[in-house]
Amino acid sequence: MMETKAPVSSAVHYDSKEVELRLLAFWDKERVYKFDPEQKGEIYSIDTPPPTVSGRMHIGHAFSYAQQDIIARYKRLRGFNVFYPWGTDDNGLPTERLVEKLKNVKGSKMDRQAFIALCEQTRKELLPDFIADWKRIGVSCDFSMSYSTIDANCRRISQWSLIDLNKKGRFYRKNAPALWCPLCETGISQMECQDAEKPSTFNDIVFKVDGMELIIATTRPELLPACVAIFAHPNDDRYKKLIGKKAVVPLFNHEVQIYADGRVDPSKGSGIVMCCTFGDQTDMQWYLAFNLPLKEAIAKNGKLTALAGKYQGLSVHDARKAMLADLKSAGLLRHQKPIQHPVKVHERCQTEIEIIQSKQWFIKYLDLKEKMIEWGSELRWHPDFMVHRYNNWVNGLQWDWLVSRQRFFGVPMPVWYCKKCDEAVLADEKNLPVDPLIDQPPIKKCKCGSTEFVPEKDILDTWVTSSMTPKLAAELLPAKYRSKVFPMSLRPQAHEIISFWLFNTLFKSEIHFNSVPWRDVALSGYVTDPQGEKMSKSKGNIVAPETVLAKYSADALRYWAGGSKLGEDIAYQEKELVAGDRFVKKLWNVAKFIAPQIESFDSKGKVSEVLDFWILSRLAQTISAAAEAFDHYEYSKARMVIDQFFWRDFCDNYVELVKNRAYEGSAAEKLSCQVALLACLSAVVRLMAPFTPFICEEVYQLYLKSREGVKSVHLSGWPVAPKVDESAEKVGEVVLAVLAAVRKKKSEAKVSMKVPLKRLVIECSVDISAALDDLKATVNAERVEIGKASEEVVPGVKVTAEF
RNA sequence: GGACCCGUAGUUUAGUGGCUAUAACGCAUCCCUUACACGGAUGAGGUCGGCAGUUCGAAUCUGCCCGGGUCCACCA
Repeated sequence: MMETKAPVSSAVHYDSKEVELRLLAFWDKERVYKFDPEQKGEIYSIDTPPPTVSGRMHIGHAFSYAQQDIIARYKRLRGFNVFYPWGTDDNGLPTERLVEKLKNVKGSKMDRQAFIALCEQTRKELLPDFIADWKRIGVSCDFSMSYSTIDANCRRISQWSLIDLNKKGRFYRKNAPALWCPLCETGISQMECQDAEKPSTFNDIVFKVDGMELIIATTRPELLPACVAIFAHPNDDRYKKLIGKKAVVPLFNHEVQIYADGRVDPSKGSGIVMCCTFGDQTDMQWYLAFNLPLKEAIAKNGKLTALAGKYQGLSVHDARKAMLADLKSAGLLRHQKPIQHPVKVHERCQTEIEIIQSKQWFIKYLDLKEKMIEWGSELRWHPDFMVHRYNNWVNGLQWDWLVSRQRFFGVPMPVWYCKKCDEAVLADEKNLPVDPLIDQPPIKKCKCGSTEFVPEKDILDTWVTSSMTPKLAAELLPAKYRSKVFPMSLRPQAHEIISFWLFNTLFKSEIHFNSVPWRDVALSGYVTDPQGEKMSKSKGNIVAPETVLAKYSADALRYWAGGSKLGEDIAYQEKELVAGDRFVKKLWNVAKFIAPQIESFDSKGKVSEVLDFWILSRLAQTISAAAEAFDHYEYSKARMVIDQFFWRDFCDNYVELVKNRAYEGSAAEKLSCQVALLACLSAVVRLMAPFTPFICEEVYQLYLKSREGVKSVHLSGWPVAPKVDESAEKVGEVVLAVLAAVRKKKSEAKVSMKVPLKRLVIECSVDISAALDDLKATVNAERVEIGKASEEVVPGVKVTAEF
């Protein structure tokens, strides 16, 4: 660290910018957060969420990473050997989309290798700036231990995961209907779907049955060419007589059978429905249950196929318009009713999803629902009700996990196919990672005798890699230490990705390692704007962390983040940042008062005065209450009790009460409060270090380091609680009540607090004589006596104060 | 439609059966007291969403209702 300035000559005002940047450099240089597996202390390992390299850190990141860092710093102070590695998520669709945007290219129109190279290059360009944002808010990861989800080791582990799943009979390839994003042109999984409320229209369209009109309502007329059947409810009297007959599809004139099935809702639309391959999941169920033919009207790029005849090549949207126009002019469109309905969209691009048949790789897990619920119950959830979200998701699972992606930049599928019989050949474990486009398959000859293989071009869903983060983190260490950090102690993450990241990681860990991946899960909420609206670019209510940091300190930002409970969303409120900065200044100022008091005194000195015993007793309670809260991940509660002690007991009252003694007292009287002042300051900087690491470090460096000899407050250990002294506490309570009463008198008289009192009489059952000197000086009374008094200020305490 | 969370001063919030319901911001009045005016002291402000019940006693427990939110499902 740069030479610290002498305490006395330090700036009157605290310059957070200067201090924070200086301390960041100091922590870096001194490797304060370096993880050493050989160091003593029980390991506490954190499965850090690897953020996606996409532009910059947003306020939600700042919020949740600050929260997890508060936990990490607390554990470090408690003497745990904290394994807190860093990672970035930079493979697959998010990175591709970012690169396409930044470099103005289209992955599908470029040479594959060139596009991958461009992605790699862009990632490297962005990374240093990207990480700097996290460092700036004081994230105490060991950044020398980081993975990138596209690096060779991560590719190896992802591919190994599939090979292991394959061994366990959970990896399969199937030509089946699957969720498909026509914009990204890839199959996707259920977890990547989102619901979007979109306007649509119920169109009453005329089919013909035996020459008679049959009106069917549909929102998707463009699927008419893919219509393969018609369904009505078996008990629906309106349509009973039609069951078993054939209907003619308008515009396309092919015949389809009319069936009865209980899945039809008679009250919806016309109560009779056309089944197309595929309009929705019910269509898919009917397709399977009734063995219906497959008619593909929509191609993988979202355009209509040759099956659509003259509509071929139109987009879904355009085809819908064109067909409706044609139906109308043919008199086959009877009625249109506008509706709002939810549509599945791809969460990355908001494109409406289609169900399209294709050959894809899946991970089989639908058979494991019961097990999954059991695994979920083995975790300690914070807050505990979040387990419901998990259970709800598991119970609602309907698809196996589709993991192949028809994209370019990501972890390659470690698979080749026999050119002749299409048998899949998986890579050999010992050759990983592989790229089938470059590397050769592990066998020379297929079972069928063919020696020619074609590489799989698809890549893996990013979640295949992300779901391995505990393993990715552990493998940053030499092999002999890996079992020490797994299962990990904590997974901190946002609650909205329980169904993605948490679920997948838990599943994989149980299947691969037969173990939970972590013991504790801490779910953070997200940041809303001051009105409680979710922040989003489209609403224009985004608050950028750099804007906040331009105005407030990183300590203030963390103080704000530390004020919310786990799992609770928080509104961005400037006043919380103001409060954070106020705390920083207060600590700075009180430290400046204490500094000369503790500059030199016998460190073996003892406390002898009752009020000093009182504050130490309060400190002791604060330390244990804070620890209790922290141990349950209730850091906001910890912050509250520390704040209350520091502000009310210590600054507003104790310091005022002992000031006179500190300046004017006898050597023994001075020594007593010096010992207490030092103990309090030394404890407060440790207690608050998880929240406001910068100011606490600065105060520690300036005033405490030379006494204590540890290089950083963050390595200095949790404060040791002094003895609780109940009789001193009783005295303290009375003294505080009297002090408040006198202050009130003076306020009512509208005079300065230093205006002298002629006489102060106190009546109470507690013997407070030992505190009278301090009290007398603080209220500036000429005489203080114990005796009959007139005014009850709190139960059992009466006071008479005369000017 | 299913599940879950939340509703306490103007705002944010503490408080899971018991003293007169917390605190911060804001507001009002006063005070330049040698750590801090980037501060301090004092004060005003709440029928704890509503109704009913359990209980000696309910912000707290139960039921119903109202309001806000999230996740999941619904996509004809």
